[in-house]
Amino acid sequence: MAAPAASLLGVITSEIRVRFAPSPTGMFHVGGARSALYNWVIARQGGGRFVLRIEDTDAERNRPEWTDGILQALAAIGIDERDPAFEGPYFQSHNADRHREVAQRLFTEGAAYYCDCTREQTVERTGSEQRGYDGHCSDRALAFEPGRALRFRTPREGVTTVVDLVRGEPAFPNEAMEDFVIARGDGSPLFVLANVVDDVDQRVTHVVRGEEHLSNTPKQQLLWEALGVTPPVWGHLPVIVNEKRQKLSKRRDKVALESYLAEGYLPEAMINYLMLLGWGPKDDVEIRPFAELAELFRLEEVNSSSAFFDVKKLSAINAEYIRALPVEEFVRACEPWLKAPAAPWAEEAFDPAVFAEVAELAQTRITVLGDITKNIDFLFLEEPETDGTAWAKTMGETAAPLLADVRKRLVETAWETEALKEAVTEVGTAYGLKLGKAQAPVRVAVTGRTVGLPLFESLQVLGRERVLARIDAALAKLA
RNA sequence: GCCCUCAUCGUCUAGUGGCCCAGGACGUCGCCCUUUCAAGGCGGUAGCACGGGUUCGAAUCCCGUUGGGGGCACCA
Repeated sequence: MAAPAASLLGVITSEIRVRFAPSPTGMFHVGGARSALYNWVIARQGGGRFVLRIEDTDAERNRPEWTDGILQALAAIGIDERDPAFEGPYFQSHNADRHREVAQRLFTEGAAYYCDCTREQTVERTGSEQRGYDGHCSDRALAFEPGRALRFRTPREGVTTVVDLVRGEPAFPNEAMEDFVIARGDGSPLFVLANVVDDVDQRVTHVVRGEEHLSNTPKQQLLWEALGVTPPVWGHLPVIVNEKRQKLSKRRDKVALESYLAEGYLPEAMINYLMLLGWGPKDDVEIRPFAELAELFRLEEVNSSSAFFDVKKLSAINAEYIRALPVEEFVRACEPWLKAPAAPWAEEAFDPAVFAEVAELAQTRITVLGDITKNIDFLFLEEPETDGTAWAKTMGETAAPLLADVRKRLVETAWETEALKEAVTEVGTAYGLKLGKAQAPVRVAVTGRTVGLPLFESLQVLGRERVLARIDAALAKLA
């Protein structure tokens, strides 16, 4: 690949090392998926590496199956741990000793101090719940004792400016920054510290993550500087929001990548959509292979305003990807939904050959692969699942005689779509009905619905015997 | 409350002082095609939040207002 990422390099002259550091939660957030994708693209554009680190400092987060989940989700969107650009996973929890060591060093150098204030005490002194720590222990020269937290000494004046590829150079007044805690009373390191120490040790050059981390950034940058290392290039991506413009949350919104995949959104479509959330190619061509998007993508072109996760657009893209699939691939892609428990029919009732015959007809009619079953269920169910409204709408007074006449014709017509069409057309004409109207009762009798695959092809595949039986059943019901 | 930040059609975006009485895509509406539903084709709808500057000229630059978002833990 050429060197389109040159502008990303900035002051960095060594190898680009972009780190992606999710905290395990048992599901993979679509926002995390977007960050991962952007990180992946940046790493590969610069011929660098994508460094995965699992932020499992919390004991509850330290679950192997959750790490597997992250690896699987990444693999699903094309970020494969076997790729040479992939490095890791590293585990934050494995570096605890190093974190403590650095905390100690910061104390020794005077960059941090111990503090025995309780939350209540500082609130009482400052007279405010909202104001942060007041620096009370800053000059008390306390030594470590269990129960005493280690606080980082922040500058009292000046500003800390962060160089951010998507947001410019946000500046944070130091006076508004409290002396924050970097190690707990039991000596264990906090996230801010652990995160920076690992980034430094892992020679990370680019930190690209969600905007929610922006306020933490000046603190982290101060830590980098205190450790004598040039801070990385930052990039804070706009948050992904719901229709109410709130950050997508696990509680209220559907955010798990896995759940979209499970519904039948194709990974390629998901990747394509995610790349477009907050950024667009200059030539206006939105739907295109990942390789092209990866080549065109520029972190500095990412929008800085929040982006709505629009399932409608995702669906449109997905439908387009589905249609673009060669039929054989489409058939293969549908497999997971064609057997139990996803499928409504008995396992042995399913006939791949029958499905193959109608696959192409179904392909243009579904938005997500999971929709496939309701398009073809009538072929494999003993009885079609009849929709009440559909029945009420189509089974009027003429339905019974018309169905009876159709049945008579179907007993003898050649079992082939054109002939079937002709038969129904002619019966319809006798009733003064156009084919559009005449086919409706037949469709409902045979498939259970008013909408679906082309009727005559469906009848042909179903076979004379079963079609006649279903018409008889409808007739009986109408009598 | 404090800090940061954002603002182009309903949505995602193109646009970095004249090429823009703003382009594309999704949505939506209409028409065509049509055995239903899709798909496909054609067409329409709709936006630079507001107010001040700067400039010959502003969606683009500056200031303010309003509105939105994120963050303010001995969580990650």
